[in-house]
Order: sequence, then structure tokens, then C-alpha cells
Amino acid sequence: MIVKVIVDIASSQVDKIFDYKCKETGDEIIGRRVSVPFGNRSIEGYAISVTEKSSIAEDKLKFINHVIDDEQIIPNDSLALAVFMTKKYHIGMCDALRLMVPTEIRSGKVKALSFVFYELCDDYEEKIKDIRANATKQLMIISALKESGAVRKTILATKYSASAIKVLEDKGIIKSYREAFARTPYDNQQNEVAKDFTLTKEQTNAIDIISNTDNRSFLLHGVTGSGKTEVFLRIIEEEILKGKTAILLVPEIGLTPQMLSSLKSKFGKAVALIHSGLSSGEKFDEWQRLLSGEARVVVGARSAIFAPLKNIGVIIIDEEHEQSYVSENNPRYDAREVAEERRRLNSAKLISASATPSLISYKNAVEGNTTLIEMKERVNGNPLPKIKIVDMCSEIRNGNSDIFSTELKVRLEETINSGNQAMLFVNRRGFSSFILCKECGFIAKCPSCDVALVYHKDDETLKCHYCGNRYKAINVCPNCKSEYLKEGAVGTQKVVYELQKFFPNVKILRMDNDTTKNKDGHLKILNQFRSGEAQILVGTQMIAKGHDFPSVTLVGIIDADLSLYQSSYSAIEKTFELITQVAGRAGRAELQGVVVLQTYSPKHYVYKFAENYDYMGFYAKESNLRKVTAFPPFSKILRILVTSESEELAKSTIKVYYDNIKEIKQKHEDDFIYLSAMKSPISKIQNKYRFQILIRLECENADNIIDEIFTMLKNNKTKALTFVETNPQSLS
DNA sequence: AGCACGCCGACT
DNA sequence: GTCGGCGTGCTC
Repeated sequence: MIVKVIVDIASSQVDKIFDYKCKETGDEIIGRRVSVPFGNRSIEGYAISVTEKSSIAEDKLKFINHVIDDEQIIPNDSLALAVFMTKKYHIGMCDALRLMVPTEIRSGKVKALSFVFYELCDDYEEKIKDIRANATKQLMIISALKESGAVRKTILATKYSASAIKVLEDKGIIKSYREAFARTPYDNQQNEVAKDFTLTKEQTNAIDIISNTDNRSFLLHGVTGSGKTEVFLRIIEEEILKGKTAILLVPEIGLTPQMLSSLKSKFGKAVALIHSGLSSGEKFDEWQRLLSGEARVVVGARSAIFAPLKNIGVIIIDEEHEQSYVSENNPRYDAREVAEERRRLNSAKLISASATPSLISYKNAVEGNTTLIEMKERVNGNPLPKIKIVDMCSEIRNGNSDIFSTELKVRLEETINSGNQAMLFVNRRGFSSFILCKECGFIAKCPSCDVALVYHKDDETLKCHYCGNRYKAINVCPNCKSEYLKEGAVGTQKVVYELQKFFPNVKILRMDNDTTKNKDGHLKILNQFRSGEAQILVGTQMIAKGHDFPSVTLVGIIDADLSLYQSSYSAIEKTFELITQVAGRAGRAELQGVVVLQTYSPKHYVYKFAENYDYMGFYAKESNLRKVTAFPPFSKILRILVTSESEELAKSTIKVYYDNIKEIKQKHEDDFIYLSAMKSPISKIQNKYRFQILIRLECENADNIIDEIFTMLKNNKTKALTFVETNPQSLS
């Protein structure tokens, strides 16, 4: 038999199928790892298929050393998924397969956890007579074991001497055995008790539609608090009862513990959790539980889409619009697209849910490619919080140059006095975005990256948010020695600093990348806030997601324009999402909430629509704009990024690509809306120069042209690293 | 990715 | 004469 093997080397040069001979195997080798001779060494590879004959000369073929796994670890649908990904994302087969076998499994360093126990032998009664009365320790061990059954070796060894244990073991009175234990994340967490809800009409309707339609994708558009989670749970339950499995994707961080608790209360041990925050041991065990079939529901961040489940009945993507479903580092992939393919391969259902669906998903639904389900009412019947738009320009005209408007200050005071809590949202960490010399215009920049350094007041440093390097903060301009330095736009630290001036006695918490570095950092801060230790929580994006805080009645958005004026075609969409999501934090319980949104461009249409929670209106307007300007979803953007420590190499590589693409363009002149090669806006990160090509294509033929471009890239041998991305969210 | 093969400079 | 520099090319 000939076995087709992908070698476990992530390099484009060996990104192809190698044929090996294997005497005694059939299909069962597929999806297992094998050890194979490669050159003059032995390496690991993945068996992906078998054939009778090879096109390689017989004398070149070698035999497989041995099969590593004693069962299939990559399900068949995942193998097909990997092939799909190589085409879609211009990545190697090895890169794709590695996503499906976690490092913990591949490294072989993590082992199943097991403990040694001691228990009495069945026939201990007879042998016990031989023990002398003065062997008190031995007798104590026996009575201890008699009382509590099996005892762990480590525990027994702390109480009794090793010699006494050994003697008993040698005499055949006690015996040891090993038992495996799964390391279960958040096992000590109290799970919510499953309640029997009366479903709302909308929930019942959603469940009906979904359960009565097989092999289909759905978009569940429901306002915050419309009870989407309950719909998920019922559908998962249905599929489980049919003997199928389920995947539930949630955005990175925050949401997992909450969702996990709901799932566990319903499905108990059948639920596994997969995300980057787990320890290696936990990851290993959760993955094994999924593979063995013990766990049949997986909840996790984007990588959970690769869980080793068979016979998938439903895949759910919660907060479907979230950017965290797109992996930023290589291999770059969009878990939502992968989910759709895995759904197709399993003839399963896919439910994408959001209060603010991404334009592309909503368009798909409107056009009938997926089934749109609307949920417009909140379960508790409460109104959504009122959004108040504050014009910061008129604040300045009225003599208030603070970062807080009068309205926000007054409301903060009211909120605190009434014993409630407030959240302030600033989408930038640090103190100020840059330091500028008013005399000579000097801006402190990172020597390794082409970006301004961010001033951090708490440790008096200038930090680079791209490479993480830190420098001492400056008081004088290093260039002209001027003392007149100006600070850039406000970050979370400055908000806390200014806030403390107005409310010296109020406890304020800050939550951003800097305060949540250590494990469970998020949870710690969120729990502190929930318990009422602080009255105000200041934070970035990450406070917008996740938990409900019943006593938060005020949410402030310090500078809503920040995300609006980013040079991305989706900046306005992101702003709408952000406002809706942040607003959802106010008044989740009985208390009516208020959102104060500060902006310098109050007339912008995004604020009008956001103010009224008018997703449909916003969708119509924004989608029309994209159509007119030919931006996604009405076109496809392809970005090719080349990075190298040598500026010359990066530049010349881009030139070669560009010339080749120009040739492709000549063949499909009508399909190209835009083509240009340039320095990346951030032209250097970590001493690597960055050049890029941006292409915008008409939708109809885009996939074919992208295929052609990928083939060209693949055939080009260059030492510079090449990344490809479609519809990039950021061009930096 | 590794490792061998291969063709040019300063050393016992 | 040869040890070793890393450029190029191959691995079923």
C-alpha cells in the first residue's frame, strides 16, 4: 500500500505530498501521525490518504518507520477542511494540519495525569495475622485503608513511612494501582442551576425554524438580552439527543466561563473547553476527551473550530461580528469561514448570532444564502439604555476643555451618589498616544518600528505597542531641549488620572492589556468590579464584552470617533458595533441605563443610527455606501504583505510580485478595481521592513483571480516572508 | 526545516 | 596542500 504523507515541517519547500510504502495497512492509517525516513533522518508526518500505486519511481520509495497514534486523531472532515484552508488562505498543508493537532499532543511532552493509589488486597484478612503486634505503623496503615478504601500514594506517604508501606506491599497485604484523572478547567466553578424558562415567542420561533431545517446556515439577529443563549442550548440538546456533537464558538476571553457554566449545567461532563488560556495539561485532557467521544460539546475561542469531533450536528458562532474570529498571526484564517466549510462537510447546521451582524453575514442572509431569524424583543421586556450624544466641540466652545463633558461629569456624580456603578470606555491603552515637542515637532518613535511611542504614566515609560520595547519617559525634548512637550490623544491611564481629580474618594479600576497580563487577570478585575469594590471601571474594548453588571447604570464613551476615523473600509461598521455593544453593558437588570457618547462629529450618520439602535437603517445606508464605492462585501480586497530585515529584499520581492500581478491584471482587466504596491503604513515592525500590495477585485471572478495570484506566489522562491489576507481589517 | 554537496580564502 | 565559509538544492 502507498501512504500519502505530509511531513511535519512548516516550510513551503516541503509543502507537498510524499509517498511511502507500508506493508500492512489500509484506510485505518488515515488521519494518524507516522514516523518516516526523510533524507537521512526520521521525522513525523501526517498520513492523509492511501493508494495502490505511486507515480514516484519504485526505487525512490521508502517504508514508513512506524505509526505513532493508535487511533485516528484527525477526523476525515478535518482532513478535507485542511485542504480547503490551504487553498483559501495560501498556507501549507502542514500549517493547516497543525491547527488540528494541538502542540500539547504533538510535542509528546504533556502526558495524561494519573495518580498511584494504595488499597487492601482481597485476601488481606488471612495475611494480617502474621503481622506482629508491635508493628504499629503497619497496623495503622491497614486500618486507615480499611476505613477510607483507596488512598493516594502521596497522601499515604506523608503520614506513614515508606518502609512500612513497602513491607505491607511485599507481604501482599496492600497493592498499588494507577488511575488517570482528567484536568478539567474551571472545575471548581459553581455552575448555574438549569432553570426551566418559559421561552418567549421569538425564542420558540427561532428554535422551530432551526430544528426543522437541516444542512443549513442561519443568522440569528437578536438584540442584547433577547435570549439567544437559551436558543443555543436547546438546539445543542436536540443534536446531542440525535447522537451528534456540537461546537460553540465565543470570542476570545471573557465570555467562556459564563457560557461554559450554562452548558455544564445542562450537559455536565459532555462539555469540553478549548482556549489559549488553559494550562497545557488542561488542553491535553480536554482534547483527549473530545477525541474519545466522552465530551460531545466543545465551547471555545476560534481554534475550537478544529476540535476532533465526529458527526457534528451544529456549529454556533456567538457574537459573529467579532474580529477575534480572524487569527492575526500565521496561519491566518477566519474561523467563521472555516466553520461554514466544516458545516458543509458534516451537512450540519451553522448558527451565527449577533446583535450587530457583520455586513457580509447580513448581506448573505438578505440574499437568501442563509436563513435570517430576527429577535427584536428583550426577554425581560426592559427598554434598551438611552444613548445621549454629546458634542465635544460645543463643550470646548462653552469653555470646557476637559476630556469629560459636563453631562458625563454630572451623570457620573449622580450615579455614584445613588450607589450605582459606571463604566467608561476608551479604546486606547496607556496615558497618551504620543509625545510631541511643541518647539521643533519632534515625536518620540520606536527605533525598531515605524510608530510613535505611547506614554505610560504608571511606570514613567514610553512603550512601543508593536514590539513591546520600553524606554524612559522624557521631560525635555531630546532634539531641541525644549520643555514644552504636548501629549497626544487620551488613553485609559489618563482617563483614570483625570477622573481621580474630579472624584478623589471614588475607587476606580482600570482594565486593559496592561492590567490583565497575568492569568485570570480579566476575571480578577471583573469580579472586583462586580462585588462593588469600585464604583467606576475604565477600560478598552475588553470591558465591552462579556459579563453583566447589574448595578451599572451609566456607560461613558470617551471618544467615539477614535474607531471611526481609522483608515479601514469597515471603520464605520466597527464603530456601530462598538457603540451597540458598549451600550449593552448599561442597565441589564431592572435599572434603566444611560449611555453618554462623546464625539467631535455628532452629525455623522453612524451616531444617528446607533442612537436609535437602528441596525436595519444602518445596514441599508452602509451597505449602499460600500456598493457605490465598491468595497467589501461588494468587492474583495487582497493584501499581500512581505516582510524582511533587509529593506532591499522586501522591496525587490514586492516588485516581482507586482509585475506578475500586472500580467494577471492584463488578462482580467475588468475585474481589477484597484492594484497598487507600496510601503506598508507602518513601514517597519521589530526591525522588519514591510511592503504590501493591495488589490481590489469585483466579486464574480475574484476567487479565480486570487487562485491565480496564489499559484504565482507559490511558484516564486523568495527568502522574504509573505503573508496574504483577504478583506483585511487593518492595513498596518 | 535540516543536511549534504560544492566551490573559493587563510591555515597546520 | 586542506579546513571550513555558507550558497544551492533535495528530501517519497
